Amino acid sequence: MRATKRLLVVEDDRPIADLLKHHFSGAGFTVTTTSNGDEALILIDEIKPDLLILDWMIEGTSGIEVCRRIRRSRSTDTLPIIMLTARGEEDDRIRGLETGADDFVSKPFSPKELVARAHALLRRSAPSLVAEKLSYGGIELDIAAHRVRRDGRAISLGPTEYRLLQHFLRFPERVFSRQQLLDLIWPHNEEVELRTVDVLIRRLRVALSPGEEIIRTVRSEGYSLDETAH
Amino acid sequence: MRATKRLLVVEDDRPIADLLKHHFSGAGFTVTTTSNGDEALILIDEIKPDLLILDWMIEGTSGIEVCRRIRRSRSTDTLPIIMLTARGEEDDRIRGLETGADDFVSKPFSPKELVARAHALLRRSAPSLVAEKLSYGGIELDIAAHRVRRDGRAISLGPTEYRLLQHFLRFPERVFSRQQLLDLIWPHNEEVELRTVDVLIRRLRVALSPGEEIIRTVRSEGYSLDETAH
DNA sequence: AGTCGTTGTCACACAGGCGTCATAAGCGGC
DNA sequence: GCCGCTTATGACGCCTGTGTGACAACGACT
Repeated sequence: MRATKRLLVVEDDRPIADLLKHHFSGAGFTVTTTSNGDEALILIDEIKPDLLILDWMIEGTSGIEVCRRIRRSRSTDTLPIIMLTARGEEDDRIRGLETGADDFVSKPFSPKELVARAHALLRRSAPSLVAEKLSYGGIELDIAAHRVRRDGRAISLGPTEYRLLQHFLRFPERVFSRQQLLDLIWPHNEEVELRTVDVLIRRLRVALSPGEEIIRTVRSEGYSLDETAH
Repeated sequence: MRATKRLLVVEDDRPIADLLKHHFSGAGFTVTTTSNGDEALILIDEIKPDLLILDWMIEGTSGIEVCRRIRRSRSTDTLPIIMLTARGEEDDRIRGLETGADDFVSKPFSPKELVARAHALLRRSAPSLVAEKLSYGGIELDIAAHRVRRDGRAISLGPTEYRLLQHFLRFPERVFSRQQLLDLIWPHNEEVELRTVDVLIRRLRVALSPGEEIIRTVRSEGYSLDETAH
């Protein structure tokens, strides 16, 4: 588990940006800010934030367009997003949520409430940062204790296998390509062979056995965690 | 995969409860309502809802206490919860979110926005319920999970058959020529025989059987997905 | 220095998907 | 019914993608 959560704030109203920075720093976040939509997209790749707070009206690419692009890119389509808007328009809020934002807060807002909403969202989307347990199909992963059980049996995993399993548990039944897994699981995004993923998958499978095969191979696509795998 | 999402509404203001029932039914939810906190806890065990909408002030055990108990019980600690409140108090909202609610909406609220928030929440907590799916004539294709079902039965397809079916599902009842299918389905548009399409169509037919023939042959034109195929 | 566990890579085995063909069956027009 | 053309079917071999075991490099720890 990382000690600190990274937040990217995209907001062109400086006083508000400062206010957010102050409150979220106090809540244990490392905060980066930008006022520009295009810059935001670059920064997301660079600093890989755990959470994004995105104003609706910003310089460059608009907030909603930034949101859409983030959701369209495979490497960022699970990034938690809270949108901010000055307008109280119901249609905007619905459009924002349907575009893929996870929450939508109107200005003026309470900074404390925003922090609380951020926590609530991270509880769901990045349990490893705030919550302590993931489970699926008889597998339990206790993040706080850094321990894995299958049907009550203790399972011993190496660090990489652990990260891989944790990722699968966060998105059960969803198929990930080898490239996606490389990007997501291997932090130092060096030149690691695609096939290396196969080997790690196998090691994870072996570690999780005996028991029903729970990692599904999707030929020419990738792998997924799936109870009905065989 | 269940066809319908189950929602439990805990709300003692009948007009509001009815309003919610109406809008969420329209959005594809099976809605159960109760006005009582204690009854809610029993109902949760019984109907195992996928989502809970919970009023702050209700009869019996209070909303926030219901929320706390839900989070304490192992069987329900991941149940998505949206809280409603008549009071606009910031402290309440923060308390609610910290107690484990996932979202917090003040009355009066927009029913449409609430539905949008429910979807956003389910995207995180139960992706398979709101996953992007293509369906036609009893066939369901879940894109994220890369899985196909026919009348609930799992169907196993090779990559090419999968792409072919996916394409047909995007344009049901529309006829495609062999050449069109070759161009669309075969990524490396090399010299592939037109007749090859026939064979893939057959393989897809076999994979989808038993069941009514659903791929229609249009003599000297091509093929289409059509419920009234025979 | 030595040991252990972990990790990335490789070579090889293997299964399964894929495209092609030959032949049978089907359809429509006469 | 007969003929010509189109489609269905089953078989076959190639080839790509995946599973598997071994191995060497590396770092942590003793």
